[in-house]
Amino acid sequence: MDYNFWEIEPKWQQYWEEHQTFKTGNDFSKPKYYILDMFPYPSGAGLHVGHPEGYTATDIVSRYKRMKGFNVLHPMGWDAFGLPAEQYAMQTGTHPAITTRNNCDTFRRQIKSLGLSYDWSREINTTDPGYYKWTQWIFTRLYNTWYDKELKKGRPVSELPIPDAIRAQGEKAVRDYIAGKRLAYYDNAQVWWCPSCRTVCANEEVLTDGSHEKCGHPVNRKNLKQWLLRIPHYSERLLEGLDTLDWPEGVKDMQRNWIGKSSGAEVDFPLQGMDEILRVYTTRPDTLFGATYMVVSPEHPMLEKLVTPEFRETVAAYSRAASLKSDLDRTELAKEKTGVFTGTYALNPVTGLPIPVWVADYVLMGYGTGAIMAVPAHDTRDFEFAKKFGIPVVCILDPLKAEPGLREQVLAGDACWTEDGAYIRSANPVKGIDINGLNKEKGIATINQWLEDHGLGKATTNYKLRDWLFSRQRYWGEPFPVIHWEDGEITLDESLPVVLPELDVFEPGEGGESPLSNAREWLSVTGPDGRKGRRETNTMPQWAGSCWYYLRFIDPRNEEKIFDPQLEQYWMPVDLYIGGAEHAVLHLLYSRFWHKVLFDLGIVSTDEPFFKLFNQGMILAFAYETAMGAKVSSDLVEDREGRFFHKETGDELRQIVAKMSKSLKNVINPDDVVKQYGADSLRLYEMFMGPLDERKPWAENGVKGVFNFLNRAHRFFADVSNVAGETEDPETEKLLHKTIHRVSQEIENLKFNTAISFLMVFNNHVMKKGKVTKSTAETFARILSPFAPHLAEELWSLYGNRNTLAYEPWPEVNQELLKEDTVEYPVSFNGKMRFKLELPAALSVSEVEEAVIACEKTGKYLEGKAIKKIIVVPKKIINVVIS
RNA sequence: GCCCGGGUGGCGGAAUUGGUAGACGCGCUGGACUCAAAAUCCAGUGAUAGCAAUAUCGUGCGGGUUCGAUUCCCGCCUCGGGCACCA
Repeated sequence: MDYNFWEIEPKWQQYWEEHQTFKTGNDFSKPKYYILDMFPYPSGAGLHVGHPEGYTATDIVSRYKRMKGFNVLHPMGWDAFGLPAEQYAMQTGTHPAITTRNNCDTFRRQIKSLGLSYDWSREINTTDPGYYKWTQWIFTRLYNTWYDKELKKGRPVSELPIPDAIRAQGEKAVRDYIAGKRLAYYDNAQVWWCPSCRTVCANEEVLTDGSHEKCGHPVNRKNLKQWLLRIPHYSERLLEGLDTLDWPEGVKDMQRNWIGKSSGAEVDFPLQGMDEILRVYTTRPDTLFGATYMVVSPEHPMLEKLVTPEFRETVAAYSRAASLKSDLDRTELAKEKTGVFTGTYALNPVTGLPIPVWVADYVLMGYGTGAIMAVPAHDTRDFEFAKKFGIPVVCILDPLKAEPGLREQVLAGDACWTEDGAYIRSANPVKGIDINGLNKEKGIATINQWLEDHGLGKATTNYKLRDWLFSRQRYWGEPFPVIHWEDGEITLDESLPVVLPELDVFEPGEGGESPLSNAREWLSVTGPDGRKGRRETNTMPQWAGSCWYYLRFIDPRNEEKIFDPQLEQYWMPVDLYIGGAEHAVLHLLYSRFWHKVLFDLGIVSTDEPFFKLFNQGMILAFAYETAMGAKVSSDLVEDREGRFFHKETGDELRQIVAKMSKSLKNVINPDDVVKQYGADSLRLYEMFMGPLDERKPWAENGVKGVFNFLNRAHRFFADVSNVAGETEDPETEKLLHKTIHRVSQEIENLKFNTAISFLMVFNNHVMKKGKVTKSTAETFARILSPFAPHLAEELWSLYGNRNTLAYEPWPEVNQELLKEDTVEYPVSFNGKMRFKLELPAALSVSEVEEAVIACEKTGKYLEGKAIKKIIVVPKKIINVVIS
C-alpha cells in the first residue's frame, strides 16, 4: 500500500479542526506550558520555508508536552500593521485592510496545511480594533507612569510628588513638570528621518551603514515633534533581568552591549578666568595626570561661554559644518579627526596646570556630559587628535608588559598605550595625591576617593541606551489616543479604541506630515467646554503591537479587560519562545521594557515575559558561482556527479551557501514541498537538516531522504500483518525503550535532528526483524507523533483506536531495559584503539584488568614490551600503556 | 578595532562536553528483482598502501597539557552575526 499522504494529511487536519483537538484545555489543576512562536508579519509573498522551521519546533514540543500531561497554550496570530501593505496601497489603491486580510488568509491556510497544533480560537491580529484598543490602553499606562529612581520602579503619575517650588509657579509649570517625568512624552527630537519612506525611525532601526532597516535607503537627521518612551530609566532593570533568563548568551550579550553600561567618574575642571566649571565623564579617572586638553561637543550648551572673541568665528564655522554633517559623516567617514580651539583654558584638578579646551565632533552630546578630558598617551582617539594638532602627549602609565621598543615609544609620548601598567608622573604633594606605582584598578579607586573627598567629582555610571522614538508618519499603524488642544495642552482620549479612520490617500508629506492629517473629520475634536483640539496624526511603530501580544493570547476575546488577571497568573511567563535572532535588540528589548512597566503597575505578575528563548537558524540555499565569484542562477547549473557546470558556458562552478533569493532562482515554496512530499515530510526535513539554532542550506535530496523514511515506516507499520507479534523480541524491546529515552531527551533539549535519527534507527531495526507486537507499534506511533502527526494518527487509528493520540500519555521508559549486561570495551594501546573485548558489565576494575592481560589478542600488541599501566574507565574504555 | 558564534568524509550533519571520530540521511559503487527502466531490497563507501588480515594518516593551521584531545590551554588562519569616535 502506498504512503498516501495526500489523503491522510487533509483527513487528519479536518479531524483535528472538527474535534477542536487543540483547543487549550481549561483544567487549571494541570501544570501549564506556554509555548510561543514569534508571530509573523503576513507578507504578500506567503509563507517562507523559514517560518515552518520555528513553527515545527514549537509544535513538536507542544505535542510532546500535551502527552506529558501539561496544559499547553500554543497560539498563533498576525503582526499585521506595517509598511508593505501601505506601500502596496499607494501603488494599487487597494486598502491595507484588504491586503492584510488576504495575506492573513493565505498564511492561515498555509500554516494549517502543515498540521501545526495551534489553538485557532485564540487567533489575534494586531490591526483588529479589538486588539489595538489594548495597545492604545498600554500607551495610556506608559503616559501615566513615571519612574521612581529611589524605589527603582514605575509608578502612576498620580503618585508623583510635585516640588513646592514648581507648584508655586502654577498649573502649567506643574503640567510641564509631570510631562518631564512621564515614560511617554511628546517633544522636539533630533530624529532619524528616512526620506524614502518619509518617516522617522528608531535608533534600533538604523543599520550600521546608516541605512534604514526597512528599506535600505540612507537616513538623515531631522528635528521634529515626536513621541518618545523613556526606556533608559529601565536600563539597570533590563540588564539585571537578563541574568535570570534562559536565553542564548549571544542575545543577552547583544542586549547588554546595546544598553551599554559603563562605569567611570564625573570630574569637574575649573575654567581659567571664569567662575565656571566644565564637567566631564571618563571611564579612566586614573589617567587624570595625563589629561593635556579637553574637548566639548559642538552641541554643548556651554560652548557659547567657552569661546573667546578671537576664536568666535572659527568655532561658529566649525559648529555649523558639524551640524550639517549626518551622523554617518561624523562617525564612519570621519577617520580623520577635526576640531578647533575655543580660546579657553581649564585647570587640570590634579596638576593645577592649564590645558586648552577644544571643540570637536568626535565628542557626542548625547553621551555622558558631552565633554571629555583627553589623555592622548592612553586613549587612541585622543592620541590621534593630539598628534594632528600638536598637543602634548604625556605618558603617565609605564607599560610594563609592552615589548621593549614599544615601551620606549610610549614613555616618550610617541605611541598610545591603553592597557594596564604602573603609574608614573602621577603625584602632586601639594594636592595630597599620589598613585605612582599602582595598577589601573587601584589607581581608579584612589583617584575616585580623592575626587570625592575634594568635591571635584564622583564615580558614576553611564548607559548608551537612548529614548525610544515611538511615532511614525504612517497610516497603517495604531493611532495614538491623544488630543492636542489649541492651548497647547495634551490629553489622552480615554474612549478606546481610537479607530483608524478610512482613507483613500496614504502618502505621507515630504515635510513629515502624517497621512492621517488628511482625515479631516476624524482629525478635529471639540471638547465639552467648546475648546478645539486636533488628534495626534502620527501612528505607533510596528513594534507596539508585538510588544505585548503574548499577553493577549491568554485571554484574547476579553472586551472588558486586557486579560483576566487570574488567567495571566496561571499562564505567565512564556515557557519557551522560539524565533529568529534578528529580534535580539528590537522586539525582545522593547517587550521586556513594556512588560516591566506593566509589572511595576501590578498589571502582570512576572518581572520578565519570556523565560526561555531559542533562536532558530536561518535556512539558506545552495548557490553557484564562477571562478571569478559571479553568482549563477540555479536554473543554469548542471549537476554532473557532484560537480557543477554552467549549462551555457560549460565552465565548472563552485557550490556555495547563500540566502535564498529570487534572482538566484533558489527560493523554496513550502506549498510545493507539501504538494510533492506531504506536510510530515516538510516538517521532518526542516527538523532533520541540522541543529535548530544553526544556519543550514536547503537540499532537495534531504527532503527525499526523510520522505523515504516515512514511506518505510508506513510500509512496515501500516501493514497490520507486521503488527502481529505475540511477545516482543527482547532486542527490539530494548531498542524501543532506548529510543523512547533518547527521543524524549532530545525533544527536551530541542535537538530534533538527532531525535529523528533515533526514530530512523528503530525503524530500520524492525524492518529487518520483520514483526512487532501491537504494543510496540502503538508506542512507535506515539513517539513519532510530535514529528509526523498525520502519519502517527493514521497508524494509531489503523490499530483500532478511535480517538486522537494527541492526548495519549507519552510512553514511559523501562529503566531496567536500558541496562546492559555486557560491555564491548574498546581496548587501546598507548591511546590507539586495537580491538574490542566483550566483558560482563558487573566486573570490577581489577577484574577487567585481569581479563585484558589474559586476552590472547593483548599478547600480540605487547611483543615483549612491558605494561606500565592499565587505565580502565568502567563501561567506557580500556587503555593499556606500554613502554 | 571590540563582542559573540562556527570550521569534522563528495554533501547535510553525529559524537553521552576528556574515552571506539564519522551515528542518521543524501550521494556514489556493486549486486538481486526486471525484457528494460523506475521503485524496492541486499552489500560496500574518510584517505593512502595491501588480495587480505592489517598498518599509517585523519576533526581549519602551529604548539602544549594528558594514559588518551573534535572536546581543555596558548598563538594564529578563516567564515558568519552584532557593535563601533559611547570618552
